[in-house]
Parts: sequence; C-alpha cells; structure tokens
Amino acid sequence: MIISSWNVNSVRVRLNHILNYLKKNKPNFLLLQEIKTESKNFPYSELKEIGYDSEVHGQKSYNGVAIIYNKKISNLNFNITNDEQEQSRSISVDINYKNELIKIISVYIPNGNPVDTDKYQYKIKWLKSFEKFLINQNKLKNKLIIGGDFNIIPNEEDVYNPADWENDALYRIEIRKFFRKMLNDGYEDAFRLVNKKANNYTFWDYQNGSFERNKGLRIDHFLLSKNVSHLIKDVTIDKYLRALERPSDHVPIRLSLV
DNA sequence: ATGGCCGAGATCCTCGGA
Repeated sequence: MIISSWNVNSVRVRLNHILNYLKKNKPNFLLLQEIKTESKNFPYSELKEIGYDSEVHGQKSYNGVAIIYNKKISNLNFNITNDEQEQSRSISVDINYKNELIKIISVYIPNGNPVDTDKYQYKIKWLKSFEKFLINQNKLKNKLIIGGDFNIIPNEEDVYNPADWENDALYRIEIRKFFRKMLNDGYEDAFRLVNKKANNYTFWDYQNGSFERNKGLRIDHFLLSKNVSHLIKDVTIDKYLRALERPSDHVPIRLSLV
C-alpha cells in the first residue's frame, strides 16, 4: 500500500500534475493540502474517471484539504483540532489494513509568519490543540498515519541555511519543540526512520531560483504512531515534480507500507 | 554576484504563502 501527501497550492491549477502523479505512482491514498477552493469546485469527476474517490474539506481562496483514495474507507471527519478561526486544515478517514484499524489524516498546519502578529499566536494555539489530540489518541492506543504540510523544519539539517531561519515561524525553537514533543508523545517522523541524510527537502520557494540552487526546506512530513511504525517499508520525496512546468512549490512525500 | 514568484479574487492591487 502507498500513501502520498502533497501540498498542491491550488488543486485546479495542478489537476494535470495530480492525474499524472496518480497514474505513475499509483498511491492508494493521496492526502492534499492547500487545495484553495470550495468543496463544490473540487475536480471529483476527473479523479473518478481514473478510479479515485475524494473526500474534501474545502474553503474559498485559502487552505483546504482532501483525501483521494481507491480503497474502502469509513468514519470521515473534519477538524481534528479545535480551530478558533474555523479554517479548513484537517480531514481524516479510517481504513482497515491487514486487520488493523488505522486513522489516516491530512493536515495543513498554519504558517505563522510574521512572528510578531496574531498569525503566530494562531499557529501556537493550533499546535497546542493538535498536541492534545495526539496525546489523547496515544492514550487510546489508536493507530495513526498523519501526512501533511506541518510548516515545521524539525532540525538544522532540514534547511539550507539554518542561521537565516532562527526567528522564522517555521524554525523558531518554540515551534521545533512542538515537533520534538510529538516524537516524545509516541510518534515517529517516518522519513527519518529510513533516511538520515541532510538536505532532503520537500519545499522550494518560487523566488530567487531556490530550486535550481537547492535552497529548500523539509516541512512536509509523515507522522506515524509508534504502534504502526513496523509497517513502514520506505519513504520517498518525489522531487521530480518541482521541475515540471507550473509546479507547486511543494513536492509529494510517498510512504510505502509493508 | 544579484535578484528574479505564484494563486485567488476582486480589479489592474491585495493578501497569503514560507
């Protein structure tokens, strides 16, 4: 089984890239973030034509998440956190895989810049609510596979020039501590279980020739509860998509399960 | 060497992204 996660920065602009990605890599689940459209405008029928159903938590202009899938699902949920601004930033479904009930979640955690504004405070509140959810799920011994744009650079090897980012909402120590806490609370950064190398990025800014100079960030992650980490076969970053015409600024990460 | 963007939605600019 394959589960991919991708911040597409507009599902309508990226539809052809998404269709080609599904045909080429054949994921069973594709978790989307930043679809930037209301649910009614989601390209359900184009995806259905190539064998995928979609569950969508959309929003006009900004944010928006979705799960595209070709397996049986149940228990669809929006909003795993208490979002004070009611933005569309999470969606989950349950699946049965090898007789295990697993919750699959697509998340789009707030950016939080600039740090001296209420956008940063919103990110902190969102992360606190997310942490509470994770701790609660861990107590219940639930099995979770969370993919998404976390807007957190976990460590210095995950950014091209750490010194430039020390006061940024993606890298501030206060924010990185949330990620460490998730690992302490019973979850794994799936990518780091299979790949220890530096400079593996999932995002490159549109500006300054960032991609050509490989000035990127690793901010898209698969976070798995430890009770399913034995299922991880591989985690790959599908970097080739950033080099296509009219790309998203993020590329997919792809989780293969045993 | 430096700096260069993109999408949505309402207008020909602003906001948000990271």
